[in-house]
Amino acid sequence: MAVRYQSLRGFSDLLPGETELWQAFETRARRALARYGFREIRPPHLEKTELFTRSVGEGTDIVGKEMFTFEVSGDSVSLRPELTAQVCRAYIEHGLDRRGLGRLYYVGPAFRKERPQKGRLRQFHQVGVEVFGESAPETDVEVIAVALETVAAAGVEQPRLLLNSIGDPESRTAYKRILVAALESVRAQLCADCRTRLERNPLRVLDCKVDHCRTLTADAPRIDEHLSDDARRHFDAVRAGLDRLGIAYQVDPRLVRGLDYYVHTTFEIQAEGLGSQNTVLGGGRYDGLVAQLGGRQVPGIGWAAGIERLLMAAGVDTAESREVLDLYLVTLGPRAREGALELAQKLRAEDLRVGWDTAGHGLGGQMKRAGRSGARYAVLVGDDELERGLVSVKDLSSGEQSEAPLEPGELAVWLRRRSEEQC
RNA sequence: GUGGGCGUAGCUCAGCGGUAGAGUCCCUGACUGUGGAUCAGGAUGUCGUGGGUUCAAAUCCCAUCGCCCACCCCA
Repeated sequence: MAVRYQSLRGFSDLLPGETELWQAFETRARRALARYGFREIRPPHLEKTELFTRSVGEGTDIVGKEMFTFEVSGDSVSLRPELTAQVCRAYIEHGLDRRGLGRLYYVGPAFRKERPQKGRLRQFHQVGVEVFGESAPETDVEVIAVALETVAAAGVEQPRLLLNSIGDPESRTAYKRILVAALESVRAQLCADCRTRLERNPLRVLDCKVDHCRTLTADAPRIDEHLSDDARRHFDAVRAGLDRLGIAYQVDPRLVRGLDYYVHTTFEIQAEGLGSQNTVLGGGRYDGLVAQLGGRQVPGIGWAAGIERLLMAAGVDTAESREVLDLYLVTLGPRAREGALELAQKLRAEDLRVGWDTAGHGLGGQMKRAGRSGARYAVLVGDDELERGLVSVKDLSSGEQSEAPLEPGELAVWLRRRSEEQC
């Protein structure tokens, strides 16, 4: 382990075995997203810092202390700590509203300078969606539905959907005042963190984990009792829609998102087995954001999920035993050995994944390598086979052996037919 | 950012002042007509890094880097 260089704290390598799991997840997730009409967008990793401070919020921890920020030609730039602001920027910049591109998704890394922990890296990966220009509650329902499908695509069992409404900006501001006033009497007894939250982001006092604080705030006024009529109607319609689709959820009046731009519907999906980082997906509506960033008054809603967390929650181990080659070529005798390079190439031209022993070990050694290579079949070529125009094909998991044509095109057909028979 | 645990072979880990170990993996052979078994041989480490204490440090002390866990925050 005395390695001269190691990756930076909180930055990690994804190795073969894991990459295949990620690819499989991404393929399933993209399919699900496509079914809802989402198209992929890939914003750059670096962006002007101001975009994030404006959108995520000056007072949030993400902006306050977790961004990787530096200077480029006199501009303050940052590695993106999340993608929503960027997608909004791109939406405005390229006039995507006029091109009918209102449903967008992304897959990629984000960066936050936090202390690493299980399910929390400094470079982590998110898959997320943004919908622009749709304000109806049905949209909220669809966005939540596709969120659940994405979580399912990772193989997470028994996800828990938590739902809340934090109202429109007016009811939210009004509620904040009511909440602060109500907690004034117990202020001194709250934990230190909650006392600062009371100043900076009072809603967050409600989801403090300290038991003592929870008891103190148990009877605090609830946001769902202070929604405007519009907000109330919207939330009821979202719930009705979820009910109609048979989607189970739990209303949690204490569910508050940490980013400033959220309004109305907020939601979160939690999974078991992740310790304290059990939130696997989070999102909500952000109707004012596009306008705030200089665009027209366009409603928006979206969510983001942590891919590392999703895969961890699904509890799939690295796919070590995965089949990575279709066949391993085993040669016997100098004639077959000489033809191996060319034969392998011809088989690859038939779109087969082929391995062979370039080092030229004996039969035993080659079979050993065939077994380890993760190939489905060992294809044996010797003098005998060459003469008869045949190869011996051994199924490496069952041990069954049979003969097949030597000619690459015919062999490819033979192997495919055989694989299908067995599936 | 705060608190705690841990860094020894590619991997999992034992050793905890006195010559660096096990299992596994890897390599070679038995093996030029058959791999996963068995047998025989072999390779591998600045004991995370830097400093200190000591006749002697993987072992004790300090610092530092990284990992893990909790807080915080969030996906």
